[in-house]
Amino acid sequence: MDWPCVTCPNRKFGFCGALLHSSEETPFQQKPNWQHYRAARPGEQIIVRNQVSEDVFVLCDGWAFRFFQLSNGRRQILNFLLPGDLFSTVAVFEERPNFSAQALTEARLSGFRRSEVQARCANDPRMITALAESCAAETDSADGLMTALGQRSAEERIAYLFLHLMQQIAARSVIREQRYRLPLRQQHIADAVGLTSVHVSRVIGLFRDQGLIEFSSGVLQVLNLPELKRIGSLD
Amino acid sequence: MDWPCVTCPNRKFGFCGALLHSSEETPFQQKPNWQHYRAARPGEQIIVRNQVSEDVFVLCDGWAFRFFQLSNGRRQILNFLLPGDLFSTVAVFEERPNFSAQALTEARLSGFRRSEVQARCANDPRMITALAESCAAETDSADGLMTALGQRSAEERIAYLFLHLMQQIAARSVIREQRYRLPLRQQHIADAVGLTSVHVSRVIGLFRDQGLIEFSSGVLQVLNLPELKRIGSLD
DNA sequence: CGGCAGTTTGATGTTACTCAATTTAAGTGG
DNA sequence: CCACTTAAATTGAGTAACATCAAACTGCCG
Repeated sequence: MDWPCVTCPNRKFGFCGALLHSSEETPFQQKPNWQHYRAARPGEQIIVRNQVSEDVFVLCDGWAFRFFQLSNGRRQILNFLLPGDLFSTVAVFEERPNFSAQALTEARLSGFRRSEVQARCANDPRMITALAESCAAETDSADGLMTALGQRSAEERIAYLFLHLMQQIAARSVIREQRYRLPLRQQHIADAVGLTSVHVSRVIGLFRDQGLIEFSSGVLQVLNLPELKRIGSLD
Repeated sequence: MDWPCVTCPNRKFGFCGALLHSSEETPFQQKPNWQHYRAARPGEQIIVRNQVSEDVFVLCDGWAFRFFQLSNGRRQILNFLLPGDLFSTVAVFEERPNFSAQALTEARLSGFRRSEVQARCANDPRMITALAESCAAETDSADGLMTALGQRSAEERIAYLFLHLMQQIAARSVIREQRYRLPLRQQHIADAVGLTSVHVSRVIGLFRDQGLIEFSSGVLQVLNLPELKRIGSLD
């Protein structure tokens, strides 16, 4: 396995950048001993609810998601993680998470010893800034999904999810011709917006018939963005 | 209007305590000039989405809630606030909130100048700890409500909300005979769990018929806690 | 070519919404 | 203390949205 660089490949992004810059004593070419890498296969469990972990994870490459598993087999996907994302801000302060997380695609993670991260928070104001940003983004995202789940129809929720993911992707890379790589099965969409995968299929089919979007084999092609926004925006 | 004490009456609770202890130079008997009080009537808007504010608010007395207003008149209640609660951790770092908040009952607030709060974060590790706790509690609460909204039936969601509020109340005061003051209209419950108030009324009526709970004029009396938990717990 | 996971489609069932009327509770002024 | 007013809660009937069950179809990989 080859890593693109010794430290976190996404150090340009918020949290990872602050964390690594906070250790001035460690040159970028050396990986400090309180950091380690880990790869994960699609579907592999990364965080298990209630299971204590010494480490805080940042997603370096691939997609992952946080979720809450119910005993009846159903699960709620709480949010999707893209490269550079922290596996929840709370994980920095709580060793026993109240959620689970798993990889969606082949993924690479950076694990940081929690005690080290906390120590750096106390010393480096940039860490606080980065964590605050992460916290704010998570809260906004959670508030939005909650509103969609509680107040909007199936079509609106699915459109909302697409728009939200498109934003996350666009914040990280240049988009050409309104094509987005979304490595999701319809079941993932269903688990995120609180519908059955059957109904998700129907709604996506409807969108397709209306010339709104095309979604297959992990690529979302937006054909009528204004209309998608009209349906999916929270306002 | 008389305030129970000069500084925040709930300084024993997390955030407020850390904030006020962080200013060693100010004796408790004096109110520092970067803090002010405010009262709010039931239904009064405290935070307006997208409207910049210099202050960070803590609820001192009464109930309030955060919500997201949609243009079609519907709204999602994101969470309820009880005395001692911060009006969202993100408000400490972002001056332009992406949510609104209003008082549910007669309420008293403590407003703190954001710049002062941030400065104290940089200097006092206890502030970070308090904010981290607040952030963690908010995230857990949001994850739970999201799971309830996405994956559970009307009965389960309402039972979940009751249990969750009972926990919040129990964390602040001693409960006798399973009686809880919940100053909510059924419309608030509906807006929180994503149902119509008509359906909330039906479900509560059902619960009443089953001898599960009694809920009227702002008091919840739990008659069969194990059964309520069986229905409403996320597990 | 066969097997498998994921998607699509159809038929039917259930949950929760809508609309509208009625009842209850909580004031308010005489 | 009693009419009157108003907001909230309850009840009923009809409907829409989404779930469930099951079968057929598609694309992919060995």
